[in-house]
Amino acid sequence: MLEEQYNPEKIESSIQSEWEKSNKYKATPDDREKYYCLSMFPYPSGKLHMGHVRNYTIGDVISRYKRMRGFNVFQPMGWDAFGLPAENAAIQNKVDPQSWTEQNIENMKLQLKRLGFSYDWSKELKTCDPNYYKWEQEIFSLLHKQGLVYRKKSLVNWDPVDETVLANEQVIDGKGWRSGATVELKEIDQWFLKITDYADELLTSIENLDWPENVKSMQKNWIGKSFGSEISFPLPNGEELTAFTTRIDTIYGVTYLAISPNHPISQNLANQDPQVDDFIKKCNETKMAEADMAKADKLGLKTNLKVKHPFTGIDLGVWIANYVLMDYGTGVVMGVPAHDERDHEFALKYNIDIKQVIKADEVPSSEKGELINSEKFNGLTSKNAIQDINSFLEKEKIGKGIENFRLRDWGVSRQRFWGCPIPVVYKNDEPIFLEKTDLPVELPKIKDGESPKPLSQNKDFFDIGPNESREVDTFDTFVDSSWYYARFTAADNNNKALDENSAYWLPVDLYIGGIEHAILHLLYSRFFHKAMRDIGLIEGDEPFKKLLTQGMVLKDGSKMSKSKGNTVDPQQYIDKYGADTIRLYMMFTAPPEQSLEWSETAVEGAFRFLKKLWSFTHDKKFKKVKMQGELDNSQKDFRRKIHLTIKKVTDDYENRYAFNTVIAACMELLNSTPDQIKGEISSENDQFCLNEFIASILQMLYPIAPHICETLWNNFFENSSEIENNWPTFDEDLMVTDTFELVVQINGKVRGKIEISSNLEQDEIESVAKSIKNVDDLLGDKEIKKCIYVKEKLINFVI
RNA sequence: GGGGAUGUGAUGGAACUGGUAGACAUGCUUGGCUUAGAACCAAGUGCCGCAAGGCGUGGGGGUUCGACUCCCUCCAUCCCUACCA
Repeated sequence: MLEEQYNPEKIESSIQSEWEKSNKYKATPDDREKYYCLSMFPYPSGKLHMGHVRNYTIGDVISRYKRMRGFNVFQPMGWDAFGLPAENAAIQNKVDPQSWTEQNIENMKLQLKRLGFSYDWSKELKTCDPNYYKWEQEIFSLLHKQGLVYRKKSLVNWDPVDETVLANEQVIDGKGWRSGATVELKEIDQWFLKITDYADELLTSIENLDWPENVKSMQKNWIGKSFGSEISFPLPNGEELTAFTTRIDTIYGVTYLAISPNHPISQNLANQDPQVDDFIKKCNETKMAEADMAKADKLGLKTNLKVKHPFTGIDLGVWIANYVLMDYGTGVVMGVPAHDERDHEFALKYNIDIKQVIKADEVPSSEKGELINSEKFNGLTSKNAIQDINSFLEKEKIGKGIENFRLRDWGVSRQRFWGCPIPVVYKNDEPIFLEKTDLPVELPKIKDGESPKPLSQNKDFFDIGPNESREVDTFDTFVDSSWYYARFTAADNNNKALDENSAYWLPVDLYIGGIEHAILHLLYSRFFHKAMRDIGLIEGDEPFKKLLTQGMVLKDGSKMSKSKGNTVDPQQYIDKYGADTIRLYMMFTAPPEQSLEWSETAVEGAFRFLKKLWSFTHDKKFKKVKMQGELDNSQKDFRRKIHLTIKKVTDDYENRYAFNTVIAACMELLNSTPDQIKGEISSENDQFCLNEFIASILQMLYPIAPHICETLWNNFFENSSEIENNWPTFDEDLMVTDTFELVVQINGKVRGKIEISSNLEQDEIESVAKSIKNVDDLLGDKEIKKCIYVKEKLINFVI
């Protein structure tokens, strides 16, 4: 017999040690259908935060549910262990980033275990482990062989005082966060992956994914395929400037040309003219984040260059303008102030002509329409004009219609000391990609108490002989997280990156993580999967079959973050209420995809429900009985409720991931237990209902609150069966009723309700409805114009 | 600036395919139990109104017998924006 008091700490630790002893969640391939359920692995910051608890509870609930449905479930966990916070800790506290990270992992792993997540820990991985990153380095070399790696100059945020490269988040109001120096954009050599080679495939294969529509749209828009034109504007010296535009129909409205401050021509001009140089420096004080660039005041400098309009021959001024991005199109924009808002703002500020060439009520207007002031193209619609002008450009050899992508190649070089070394050495400055036998390139160890040095200043690391040196940059941590889902399937294999188990488990059947990863991480992983496929490492086209994006955990309406000082540490609640209460609270408070507003008092409510469940169930025992004759009415109603609940809950788990309504339905079911099964059971039919009720409610709640359900189950059935072995079934026949409640409306307003027999004809129903006193009064002798009957629901009289 | 979401009682949310708005919970009020409190149990609780009834899903407009749900428009908040993860 169980204790009368619900004692979560005691039952949770005893159940957890049983799971651990029997290696219960270690997954191996067998002949059941496989289900690979993956939650996004955490950065080991030291403590779990609410977002983690939510994410991992969702993953565990689905994993446990799928096991009950007979699937062979693989649910691994690991650590996204490289990154900035470890570097910061190392600099601030002179601790070795590795031991700092290991300690954090240790602590967070305990927290995960305390929450009762059913992970297969035999496949745990850490991205900072050479046994993980040597394979990443090998894949990089293979990608190079495949022609997907190249080197080019690219901009970084440069702190001139600290002489370091800063991440966007380390630039605050244009200043370095530590030094306070004004940050500059600086061009340095970096490694790139040709993700744009896959732009079309990444775009088209989105369609086949069972992903939320909003994420699909975000990815499509990010890839940003557009059809446009390239057009050349001749310079007097015989060279030309090529602009990219999606609105070649506005060509006659061009009144200036704008080039990016980082365009080679701007750089050339800067070398000759200190004024241009100053201007470019000023433009480069804006940090490189797109949001900041877009919000920056428009700045322009008129150069002494002139180009000829290729159609009209008119001279156009060439401006260097900070709103032109070097990375999009050609880095040159044809300025059409009448039909582009940004160009309009710029033209007003610098007093440039505005020439309208599309019919519109006012200017600026970016609407398409009929062409005017455009010589022989007058009268055409934008759509036809774009076609005609593109053919004209091609005929005259001054341009062409082209496809363009917003997506840019992926710069993977980072100037960090806590990341995966890029496996390249330079002989006389020529890069050589290291082969498997030379891998891994290990990070140099840093001793506690030492200030860490950037790799570029660590001679022991980079100096490997006369005229030979190692690459000193490390990979973007997004590289680490782009293929970990695959490595999990072979994480304990020291001889191969992936093995025969990989083919069994992949792809991931369900991937669960924060909506904030909707674009970058998910797009990079999709790219990696396709690239790994093409070098023969992996099969299939996509890594994640289905995606569940959870909303943020908010406090006071905004994301919990250290900088806002509004974080709530889950640990204190786990200590106070136990894992099951926290899991139940997280699942009850909001559906997974919505943001969740943290509320302490609601945790109490979750705890209260589990106490109620405990006190109802803890002293009851299973007895094998057969139903004797007919059930009485309250038994019948209760049984109907049980089966309706099973049906609803099954649908909520299976199709909707609506765990909040699963819990609500179970609460309702528990609240509806008739008195006769609450205390001592006196009849076989009551025992029959009790058996059915306890078995189903424990199984329905087991994925969410496994410790309490398993404990109560084992006690009720005296260990004669396992809770995880099956899922309750429902019988549709039991749900049928012979009456229903008819809602009676007049002009769409509810005026009455009446319980009536299910087998009445419509005219009988009408007259019953009219006979309700209130309805009869309101209808009076008015003419009924229309009568709408919705089967077994409502009737609406229109008067 | 661009892209993607969200908006329902005092609060978190429910209403799944256009058909009873507010399930379930939190909070609050009252009562019971208790020396008292906690816990627990019972009843009530969208707003206005004595009532009949009216109003009500961010604001405004539309479609429909009927709109939280569909359309247009405006507002507010959140996420992403390529070096935070």
